[in-house]
Amino acid sequence: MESSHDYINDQMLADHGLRKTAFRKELLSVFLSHTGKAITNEMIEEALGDHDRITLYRTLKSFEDRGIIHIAMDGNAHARYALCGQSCGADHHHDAHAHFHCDQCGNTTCLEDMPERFEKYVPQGYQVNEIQVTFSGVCTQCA
Amino acid sequence: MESSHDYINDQMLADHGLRKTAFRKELLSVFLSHTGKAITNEMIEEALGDHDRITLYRTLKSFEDRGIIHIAMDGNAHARYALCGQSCGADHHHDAHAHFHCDQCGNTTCLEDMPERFEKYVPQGYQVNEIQVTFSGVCTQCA
DNA sequence: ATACTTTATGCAACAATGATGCAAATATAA
DNA sequence: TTATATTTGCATCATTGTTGCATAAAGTAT
Repeated sequence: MESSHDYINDQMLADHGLRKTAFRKELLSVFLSHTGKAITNEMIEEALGDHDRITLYRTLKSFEDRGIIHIAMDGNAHARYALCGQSCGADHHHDAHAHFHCDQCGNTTCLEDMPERFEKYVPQGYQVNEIQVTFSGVCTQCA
Repeated sequence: MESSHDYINDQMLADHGLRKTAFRKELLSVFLSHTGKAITNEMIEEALGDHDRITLYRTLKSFEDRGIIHIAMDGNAHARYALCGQSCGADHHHDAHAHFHCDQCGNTTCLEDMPERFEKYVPQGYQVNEIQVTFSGVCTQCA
């Protein structure tokens, strides 16, 4: 099961201190083919074909721990997963993740280029480590 | 099972077009005794004592539909619920919900007074209906 | 390449949560 | 108070999150 992402896969796994296994490469390929989108567990399972549910669950967790992916919310309490930007690592995720969820088509898009730092709006005394911003509404294509 | 919240309860349920049942009043009391906090399903169940799981689940949903509560994320894909401000109704929730989740004590606090409208940062063409902002880190008391 | 150590996988089993159908109970309106 | 519509509580099932453990595979040293 060779893929065009193989080199990138190996590199990414190595960079984040994870062993290169067949399953991880496949999962990473799924994410790479959805760059800029936050995808649901369901979408991942469909893309993977035959696979073990628990392994997926654990691999998602290790990807998150190592800073390869991050969790995004679609505004409906359902988790989605998306590739992290360059600056995420094992010790800390990039501090601001912004996403747009379209209530019509159901797509969740990453808005990587949020220009503002939001933490300045938090009351004094709070130490902000991470920020999740989720907009929902209607996307360009559906409007 | 009388409570000091009874009057407020009745009023709120009426305002949002819901029948006044014992269960709804109890649930509303739980929320009223946690004003400013976003609470988990678990916390609610504990506060309620003996109750039916499905009824709770459905009541939470109707509260959300009618704009009494809103869902908040704690940054870990676990849903939390919190009382809405005045401006929420059946057709639309108040458009910006900001919360702070403390990774140490686990509390999720509502930050109702966010001074900024964030939707201006969304790329052209997107129609924003709702915004969820979740900060996580360490709160004042834990720091 | 081989043997060894560590990590990952796949399976069983279970817990927690989300969801639906339906009869009995309750709230509201007439 | 009676009639109507909604809500509750229960049974039941689906989906998702979690752990333990034996086997398999990846990395490492010989």
